Formats: sequence, C-alpha cells, structure tokens
Amino acid sequence: MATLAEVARHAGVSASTVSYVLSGKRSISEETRQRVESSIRELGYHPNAGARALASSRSHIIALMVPLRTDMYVPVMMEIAIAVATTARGFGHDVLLLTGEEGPEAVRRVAASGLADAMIVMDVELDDERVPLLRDSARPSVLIGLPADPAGLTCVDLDFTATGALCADHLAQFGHRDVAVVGEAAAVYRRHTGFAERTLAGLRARAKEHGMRVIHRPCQGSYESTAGALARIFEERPDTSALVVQNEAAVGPMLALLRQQGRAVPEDVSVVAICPDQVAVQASVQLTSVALPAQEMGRKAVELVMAKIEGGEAEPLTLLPPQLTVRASTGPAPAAA
Amino acid sequence: MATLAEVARHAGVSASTVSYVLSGKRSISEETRQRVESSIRELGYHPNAGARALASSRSHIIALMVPLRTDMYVPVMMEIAIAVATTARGFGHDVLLLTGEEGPEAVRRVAASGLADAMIVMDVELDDERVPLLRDSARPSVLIGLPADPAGLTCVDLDFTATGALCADHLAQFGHRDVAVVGEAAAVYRRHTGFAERTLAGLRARAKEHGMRVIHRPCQGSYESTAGALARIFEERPDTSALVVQNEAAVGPMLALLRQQGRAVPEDVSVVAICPDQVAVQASVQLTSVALPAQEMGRKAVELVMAKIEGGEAEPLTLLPPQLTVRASTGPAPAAA
DNA sequence: CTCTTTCGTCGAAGCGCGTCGCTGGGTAGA
DNA sequence: TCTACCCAGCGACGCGCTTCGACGAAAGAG
Repeated sequence: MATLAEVARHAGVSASTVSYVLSGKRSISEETRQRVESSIRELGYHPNAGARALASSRSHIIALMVPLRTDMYVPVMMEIAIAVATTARGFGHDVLLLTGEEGPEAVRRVAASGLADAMIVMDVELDDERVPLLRDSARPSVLIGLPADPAGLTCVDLDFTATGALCADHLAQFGHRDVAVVGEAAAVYRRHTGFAERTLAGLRARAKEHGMRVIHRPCQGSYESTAGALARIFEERPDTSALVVQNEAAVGPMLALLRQQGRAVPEDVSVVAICPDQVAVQASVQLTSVALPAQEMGRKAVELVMAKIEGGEAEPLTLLPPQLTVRASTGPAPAAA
Repeated sequence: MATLAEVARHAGVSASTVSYVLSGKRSISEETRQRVESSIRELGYHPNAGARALASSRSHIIALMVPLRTDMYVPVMMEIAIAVATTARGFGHDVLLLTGEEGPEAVRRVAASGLADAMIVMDVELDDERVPLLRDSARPSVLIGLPADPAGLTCVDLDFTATGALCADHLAQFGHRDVAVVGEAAAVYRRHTGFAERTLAGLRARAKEHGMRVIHRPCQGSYESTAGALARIFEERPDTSALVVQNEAAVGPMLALLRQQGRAVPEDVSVVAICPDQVAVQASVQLTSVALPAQEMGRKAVELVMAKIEGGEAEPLTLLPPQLTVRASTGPAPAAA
C-alpha cells in the first residue's frame, strides 16, 4: 500500500504539500497540484482510513442503526438504508451498520470510540431508551421517526398526521361515511411506535370534520389475521365503504379476501393504502396510495447529519409532506343500503 | 474522551501495561489487571478506533456489499445483512454497508484504505466484475452466492442444485408427471445470477430420472405477470399438476389466481415454494417449502471471513443443504384426465 | 551461592496522516 | 529602495494505540 510519504517522494514535494492537495485547505500552485495528482494515480494511492481518523478525529463514517425486529415492513427499511448509504457516499462518507440488538450500548460504544462521526437512528419509538443518550452525546445524530419528546433532537419523518388527514379528505370527497383502518400489528401499537398512532389521530380528527365514522383494527399481516380483521370490521360496521390500510403485508391478502367475499373494489369498497408505490402498483388492483418516501427520508437524514457534522445547525424537525396518488381502488361510495 | 494514557496514570501503571490488559497478549498479574480494569470502568474508557486501526493495521470492520437493485426479494437480503452484523459483533467486529452502486471501485477503495479488514459480497453473478479484484486482493473475502469460476475464492450458498432435486423428489413421490416452474424475473436469468439457473438444472436432472416433464416460466412477481405466467403454463401443458415457485413476490398472487380459476390446492395442483418460512406460513395456504437459510448464510460467511482474518485457511465452498418442510400445499397428483 | 529462566512491567519507537508555524521569493505600495 | 504582504511549500509535532526489546525481581537448576 502506497503512503502519503511515498507519493510525496514520487512527486518531489513534501508530505504536507500532498496532504494540502488532498484536502484543499491551503492554496497550491496549479503545476504542483497536477504533479501530485498524477503521482497519486500512478501509485494507486488511497489515504489510510485509520491514520486519517486519528490525525483529524474524523472517521468519515456515519453509523446507521436499524431495528432488529422484522415485524415491520422490511423493504422500506432497506430502501432507507440504501438511500442513506448512497447519499453518504456522495458526501465522502461510509455507513456503519448497527442493529438494534445492542441497543443503547451501541450508541455509547460508537460515540466513545470515535468509530463514527455521527449516527442516524431508524424506527424510533415514542419513548426510546436511546434518545436520552443521543441528546446528551457530543456527536451529531438524526432520528428517522419521532419520539414523544423531540426537544434537542433532529428528526425526519413522514408527516403521518397529515397522511391520515389526506386519506380522510380523499374518501370524504367520494362521499364515504364509514371508514375502517386496517393497521399494523398490535405489537407496533403496544411499543408506541409513533407513526401508527399519529396516522390514526390525523385520520380521526379530519374524519370528524367531514362527519365520517372511523373504526380501527390492528392486523398481523398474515392471511389469517387479515381475514379476522376484515370480518370484525364488517360485522361491527356493515356499511363500511372504505378501507385505509397501513400494513403492507396485509394488502395482498385483503384484496384476495374482498374478491372472495364478492366485494368489488372500488365499486363496493374503496381502498387507500399507505405503502411504497411498488406494493401499490403490483397489487391485483392498482391501489390509490400514500407513499412512504423512503429514499427521501434517507437522503434528508444524511443531509441533516452532514450539516451538523460541519458544525451548522439543522432544522430540528423535518416532516415530509405526504402525497396521495389516485389509482384504481377508490371511487364514489355506493348508495346507502 | 479518556485515553489509554489517562487510564494508565489513574491505575498507576504504564500505557503498555494497559494495552496488554486489553489485548491479553502478554501475561499480567491478577492484581494489576483488576486495578486497570476498574480504572477503565471508572473513566468510561473506550479505545479510539482510529488509533487502534493505525497501530495494529486492523480496523475490526468487515465490509458487506449488498446489491442496489431491488428486483430480488429484499427481506432475505436484510435478514442476511442483520445476521452478518450480529455475528460480526460477536467477534468484536463492526459492519460497513456498501451498496452495489460503486461496484468494483468500492472493492478497491476499501481494500486500499484499510477501512475494512475483509469483505463479504452478496448477490454474486456468474460472471461478476468484482470477482477478479477480490481474488487478487490481499484482504480476505467471502462471497454469498456462486460465480461461474469459484477458484481461489471462498463461497457460501444454499445448494440450489440439491434444492431443485429435492423439489423433484417430493413431487415424484406424489405421482406428479407434469411440473412447471414459476421463476424469478427474466432479468435475474439474463444477469446469470447463479442460483436461479442451478435450481432449474437440479430440478430438471432429477425430474428426468423420475420421468417427469418440466417447463419453466420467468415471472416479475406482480399480479399481472403472475397471471400471464400461469396462463401460458396451463395453455402449453394443461395436465400440469405441480408448481414450483422460486419467486417470493409471486406466491401471493399465484394462490389468489389459482383459487379464482377454481384450481384447488393441493387437490388439483400441488405447490412447492422456495422462499423464507415466514412467507410460506403467512400465505393463504400453508405452503410446502424449501427455506432460504438466510441467517445461517450470514453467520457462516462471517465465521469463514473471521477464520481467514486470523490467518487460517477456509473451506473454499460451503453449500448449505436444503431442507424441505411439508405443509398443506402438496398432495397426490389427481388421476389423469 | 551463583547462573539461568520466567514473569510482570516499562520505555520508546513507530503506524500514516493533519496541521501549525515558519520561510524564501515574489509583488505591490510608498 | 525599503517595508508590507501574500503565496507556495516545508519541517516538525502530535493524534492514541500496539509492539518490541529490555530490565528487575523472583524462582529454579547446578
């Protein structure tokens, strides 16, 4: 492996000059810059990460903490993770993958060892153990998701309250009066993950304004549990004419069940999904949906964390506005029986 | 941040002694070890990652390269990635997340900068650009997947040939004569990703021995494309009594379509899936399936890579034996029409 | 009782890079 | 012509850790 010193010798300059060529922190004559750069290419030089980290106390690494559980929709996680990695590379940084398993200890370890310059934490719960640590840590961090008390933190999330409201608006427009929400697994609510509750709150508030009734049933996402949730919904509210699904795994089973029960979509029942576009368009009926802007969340999180690394202040709360795409699964409410 | 030197002063020993306590590379009296360890705890000392990497030329980081594309089943990737991260932590290592986007350049960069001690590469294609680089690199690497020429490499994969054969055996046992494979997206075959072709080959060879006929249709995984694949299958071979599905996304749509067409599973058509257990049990019919041992692959890859880091030699080719779990989707072939 | 080992510890020399302060030569202003 | 200044480049130091050789003390061998 070539070193800085070897490049310097090869180019006939001192080591510090090569360093300044690389960092651009002092002016260098065009001529020597050229010479140094061609030496770098010729020797295939790559700066040693450890040495650079030691000398500059910057590792150019961002830690990304993903949840270990898999009861949430994984592709969204993955999409965010990939967007984070890609964006970070654009800033000259790499991404360290931490699983939730280590929990708060990982936060301490990474912060204290200088392994990473900053952290991005996904799947934040309303009352998350890691939050106080992050708040007190000297290292910058960005949360994807919203804890109960976001004071002193930087958070990025989809505006789920607005998402709920948007669904309500769309359905009200079509004259629906009885709406049912097929939600995430009960465990998600029990953990008080913020997004599920906020969606529901936004939907309920706006539905009230529109004079719509709302009921809500959690759902594991399996065929069985989806069948159960649907059965209970139509039992309790036979006039239900619209479903809002916030559970990607339940989408397929639900459509299959409705078809089986002879309920046509959207003639008898309208369906709005909160899910990635890919799921919406691959379903048996093209679904009207509000997308989870996974890529944008990942990208935004990195931009914020980079701003904080550079010493700038970052907007404490970034709520991405939801966008509803109308497809084939929503239409006018059927005339009341 | 406390440093080694501060710990040493606090414990009344030299820095090197503290270092040896940490690494265990020289004998230390029980008494001083105690003293040093309590100083470490008291000061909340964590070794500086950069300094350690520089001095020892070992970063304690393993790079994991995941594919950028999302036309493969993502949860499996994620499960492997998480297994890798978890296992690596058990070895005192962290995981750096690289996306396929950078391609071969990432391999060079990581190897030359000493950012990582080793690499694990997922989603290897039969003729992969990264393979020659890895083969020539001084740093250890392990592939998950099997390239055309695995000479000089260390590879881990499910034994897909045996998987295909296992499916054939199972179906032959039930007297099926006409088998159809619903495969991955055509793009997967075009890229010559090894696993899809090997499954097919294993299935075909064993089917021949059993006197079964096999046809194969690729499938994007959407409802539409699944419908198309099924239609063509039953058009060409109306007597098809068994389906082998190697495409997780197609499982749901396929079962829905069969139901719609009045083909009962398993009375009219038997179905064997090659997919994670979770998908198999969450489907509307509990599927007989061969699981992708994602966790085991991730774990094994780390174990191999660690052995190579420690200087040992690693088994060049680890093929994990497939396991078929019989559930409710396979049964005797219907009497021929 | 001396000579060699072994054990536990120390000091110092780096690992490869970033950064500070300095210098020599050129330019501009007076 | 002299001072004032800026530009390019250099040398030295230090970041925090690992590791090697050395050394004193205790223990065993002759």
